[in-house]
Amino acid sequence: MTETPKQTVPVERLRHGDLGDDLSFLLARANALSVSAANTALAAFDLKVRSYSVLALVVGDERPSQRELAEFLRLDPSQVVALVDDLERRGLATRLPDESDRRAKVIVGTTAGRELFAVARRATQRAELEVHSALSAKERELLADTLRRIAYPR
Amino acid sequence: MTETPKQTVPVERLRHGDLGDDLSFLLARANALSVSAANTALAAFDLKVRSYSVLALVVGDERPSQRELAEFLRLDPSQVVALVDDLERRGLATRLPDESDRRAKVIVGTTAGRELFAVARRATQRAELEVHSALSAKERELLADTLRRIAYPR
DNA sequence: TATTGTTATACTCTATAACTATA
DNA sequence: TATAGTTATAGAGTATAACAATA
Repeated sequence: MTETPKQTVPVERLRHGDLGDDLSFLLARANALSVSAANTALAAFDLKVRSYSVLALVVGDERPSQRELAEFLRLDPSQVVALVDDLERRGLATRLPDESDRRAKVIVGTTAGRELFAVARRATQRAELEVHSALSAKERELLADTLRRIAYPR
Repeated sequence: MTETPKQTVPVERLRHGDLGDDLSFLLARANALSVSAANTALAAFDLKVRSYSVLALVVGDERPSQRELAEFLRLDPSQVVALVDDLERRGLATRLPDESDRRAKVIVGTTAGRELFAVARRATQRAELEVHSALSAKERELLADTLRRIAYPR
């Protein structure tokens, strides 16, 4: 195997049409490429974008509850249970009782969790850079600003 | 019900961190919002983004084969079978034999398919505009150009 | 031998409802 | 009554392997 042909004929043939130029479709396709690159990079750490995202939110000092994780990641609370279960089983995060609300549990990353996140983060950022390699640093910055306005509507 | 609060507390609290500013995450979140808006709009026509995408590619005059559809949409050929089955069952598309390759089948939209696509397209474009309402026409144009470079790498 | 479409199957993801303990 | 977390379950989406017909 010498060079993997990233772009083959059908894509060229079909991309010019109602769909291929649609903003939502471009968003979806760019995201699909980005997600599969990230998942490939994360596989080495037994993580996926989902579990990596939870880990990322949990190793900071925001100390989110499961409900907050669910809302931010647009997941059902029951899905977050499974994700946190997994991280907890692997010693990467812990459930702590919320002092002010005894129903709620605050999720915090362990030292092992922080360490794994650090290396996983470097790997995903490398993969991400690859996916966005067609863009300059300035263009990436601008793209992030634009996407932020869509991702966090008021 | 007067005004649905689109943005609640946890999102504000968590969006400033390693994850919330990550380009890939912003892409994923923007796409999630876009997809769910599109699916809501398409539900009225018994379509989803998947089936709508196939329909869109099939009502033009590119006459793609199933393999081409699979490759362009980044789906497994077996998934395309199910999608085309559904469109065919509903009289929106037909499988025609490819003259030059008797293994392949060319998928073409029927008149009903073209008509449904036309109205569904208006609905999705309305929904899309809603999602991207924070952006000006010029910004949307620029965003499309940028995403195209990620979505169709060379 | 390789490829197109197909079938079957298993696995993951997602959505929903119901339950408990707290508020 | 409502909310946080949990459990169970069913449905949708995804990935894989194997097959027939054709190249």
